[in-house]
Amino acid sequence: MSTIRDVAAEAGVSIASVSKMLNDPNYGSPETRARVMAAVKKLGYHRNNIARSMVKGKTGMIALVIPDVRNPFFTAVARGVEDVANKYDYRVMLCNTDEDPTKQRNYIDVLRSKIADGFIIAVASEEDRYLKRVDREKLPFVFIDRECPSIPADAVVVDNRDGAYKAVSHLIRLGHRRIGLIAGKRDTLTGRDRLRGYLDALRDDGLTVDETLIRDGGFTTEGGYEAARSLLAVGRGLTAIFVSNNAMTIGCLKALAEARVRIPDQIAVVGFDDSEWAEFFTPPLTVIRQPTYTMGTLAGEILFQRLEGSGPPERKEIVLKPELVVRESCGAGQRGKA
Amino acid sequence: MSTIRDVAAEAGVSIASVSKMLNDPNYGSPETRARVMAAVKKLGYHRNNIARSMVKGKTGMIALVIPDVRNPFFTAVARGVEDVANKYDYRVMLCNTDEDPTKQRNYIDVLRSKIADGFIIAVASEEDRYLKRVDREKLPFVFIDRECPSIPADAVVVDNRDGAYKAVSHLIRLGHRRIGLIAGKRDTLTGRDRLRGYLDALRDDGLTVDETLIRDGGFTTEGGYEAARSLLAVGRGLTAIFVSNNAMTIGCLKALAEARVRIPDQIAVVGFDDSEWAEFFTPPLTVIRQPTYTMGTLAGEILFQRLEGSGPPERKEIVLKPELVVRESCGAGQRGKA
DNA sequence: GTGGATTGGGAAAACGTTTTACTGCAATAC
DNA sequence: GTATTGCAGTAAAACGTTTTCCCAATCCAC
Repeated sequence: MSTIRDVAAEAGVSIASVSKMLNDPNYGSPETRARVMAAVKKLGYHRNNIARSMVKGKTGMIALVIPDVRNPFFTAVARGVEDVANKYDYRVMLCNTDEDPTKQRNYIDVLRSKIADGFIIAVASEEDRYLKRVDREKLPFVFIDRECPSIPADAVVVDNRDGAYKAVSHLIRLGHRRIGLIAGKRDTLTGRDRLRGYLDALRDDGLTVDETLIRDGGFTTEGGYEAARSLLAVGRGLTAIFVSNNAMTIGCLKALAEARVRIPDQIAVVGFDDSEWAEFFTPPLTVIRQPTYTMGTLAGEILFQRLEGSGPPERKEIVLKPELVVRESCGAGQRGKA
Repeated sequence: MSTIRDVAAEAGVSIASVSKMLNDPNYGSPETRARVMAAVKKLGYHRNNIARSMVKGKTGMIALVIPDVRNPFFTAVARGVEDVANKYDYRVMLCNTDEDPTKQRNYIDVLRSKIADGFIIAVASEEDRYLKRVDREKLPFVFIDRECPSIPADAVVVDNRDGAYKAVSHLIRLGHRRIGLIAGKRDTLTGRDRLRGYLDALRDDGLTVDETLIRDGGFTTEGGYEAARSLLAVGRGLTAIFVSNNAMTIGCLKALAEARVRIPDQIAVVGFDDSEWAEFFTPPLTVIRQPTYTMGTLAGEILFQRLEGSGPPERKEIVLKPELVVRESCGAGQRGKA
């Protein structure tokens, strides 16, 4: 591998000149520039970015720390992050934690050793004592999707309560009175907020909350399946179900299909999280759509503002509103968006 | 940010000693070691990995260059790659090319500048003159999913012809005689191989190929939709369709649903690529499943063998066999796997 | 023609590690 | 008692850039 030193020797100039010409298109006389460029081409020289990073104190890399890129939500986020990174001529490193605090801690350790200039993180646990210790001045980071209440860092999140509220009020508006809920994990803010949205919507419309219509599905497909079966078994007078995430929606749909329940005639369904295939299910799914890709780009933009030192000194929190996408599983027909 | 120099000063030893103690748990006397560790803790020292990379000539990073992580196929591959990278204490950098040769070229340029120790790539174009120029001795790479015939690098691919062959023979075995094909892009090896599998299966069973039953869908959802509509319109006697990838399958399903065609009674469907939701469609989809995650881990293992200098000097090519997953859309009922 | 600004070019320091070669010193082997 | 080995510890080189400071030459304005 040839170095800048080789190029300088080949062209008969100093390494300083080579460096300057490579970085500043206006530097140097046409003749020397030509000689240098010829040498670069002849030797097949490529700048060593590691050396450059060392002197610049910047790596040109950010990290994205998420539970699992296979979750379509995070897949889209990842793509958003990479696209804005590209815009700023940055690279992105992918870190899956599997919701495991130890894995997350290991990755944060790696990041602290100056391997990236900053990171975007969807925390595995809301209480991370280790994360609390990273100095945001030296290694900026921004929360995405989930926040740590005790750490005042920038954040891009979605209003989960509002999403659930929209879904449930929509069902109420369609005449449903006994609406089941397949809830997520109660130990996550996301799960609690979506539960709260459900409760608030019911109360605001003067409906009483029936605890027997609420089931925990743990955010997993199997959990959603079991919860739906249970609702079917004991939920008397049930005419609709709101499911708190995409995995559980799949499980719920499976249970309804097995029980030969027709959607939406017998039971209407609204899910949280849109996906590529939701539109093509029979019937097409009515869902709450989160602006996933946009969340990624916004988080990226905030991070790059920090890296450039521009932007306000105070903490920035962006709360995005999810959107109700009306298709057919709610029984509203194709009346467009609400 | 404190450096090893600060630690050495604080502990009253040389920087060489600090370095050795940090890297070799057996080095040094217990007393000095204690002093050094105390200094590390007191100063909150973290090793600067950039500096380390420079002297070691290794970055501890590999890159994954793929068209788009949002394609579930590549999502799973990415996860496989990261998991094995972790095993070798490596990090992975994500590079989406959007099938754009220019983007791919830019990323390769970045990689050539010693930012990663090697990479795994699903090429945007089979003929990449630029890729041909990267020296595999200096910067090892392995192909995944797609190969460049002109570049003799390691590769992990799937036997696409075999997959299509299995799908189509399965339909023939079920009694279908007029089987439609929604083909992929002919300018990709993948697309051509799947077409070949379709043709071979037909011929091997003594059926004649009817060109009017073959449509191009360009590997996109819209393309699959249009292709299916066209087949429905002019494909006389059509009783089954084989669709060459997941996106086109979604489009095909939409077209069939709109035309009120019952699956599998009126038309049986087999798709290429399994997914999380294929099982939960009504009817559940019969598909050809590719070992996506495994492809990622295998490609990773090969790459790390190269990086370690172990493994055979000759080119390594792994060809995985896809698997037929029989559900209900083919009309075979739940008879298990073939 | 002189003073001041601009420009091409170079020497050397700096970035923060690891590694090599070396010095003592203590323990071991004969 | 001497030669040998092994270990703790150090100084300094090396990794490949960018950047600062400097010199010399050219250009321009007056």
